[in-house]
Amino acid sequence: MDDFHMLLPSSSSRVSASPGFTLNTVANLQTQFHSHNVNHEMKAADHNQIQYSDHPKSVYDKGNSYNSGENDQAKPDKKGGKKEMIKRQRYAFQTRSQVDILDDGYRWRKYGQKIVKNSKFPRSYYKCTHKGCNVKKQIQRNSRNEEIVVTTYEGRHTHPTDKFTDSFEHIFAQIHTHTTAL
DNA sequence: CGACTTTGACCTGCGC
DNA sequence: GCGCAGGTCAAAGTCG
Repeated sequence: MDDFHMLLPSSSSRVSASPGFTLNTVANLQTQFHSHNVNHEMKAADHNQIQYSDHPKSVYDKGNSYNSGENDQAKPDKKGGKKEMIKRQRYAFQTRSQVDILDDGYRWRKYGQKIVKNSKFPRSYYKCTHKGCNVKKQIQRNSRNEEIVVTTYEGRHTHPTDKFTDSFEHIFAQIHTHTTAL
């Protein structure tokens, strides 16, 4: 485990989790996910790094105007020039894992896959299948380091996990499992 | 048969 | 205006 980065949305700092990756870091991340009170936007730049942007208009807002109305949190007002967008809650982190999809306790339905420029791996798009929950996530493998998977969550779950009460310990368990196997 | 995945088409924003 | 890139839709296929 020598190249694991975890990015916490509560500040602009990037936490490098290796080799000093601790359970404290995981607890920190869990806190962020469970509290759902962070409004920073995150941008995966160069499909290798993830940065934060405090600008309300970021690359992540581009596609929202095409939504079919179910996810209107950040949808710009088509008719009326309401340019101020509500900041969406985004959480992204990189994991070093051989599996693309971490089992975070929620059920996801894949709704798209795209080849991304300058990346040899496709980006997959998932929605939470829980009724009324509009959380999405994107999963993409790092083209420069195939062992790294970048997962970006968008929105907040309106329901508890289906399987786990402490989903991120489970994630960590998977990360640990796969990284130690390297 | 319902839930999920696949994949081509479509839409939008942006840069030139 | 045009083309590109990213994001989403939705029909068809697959699976349990």
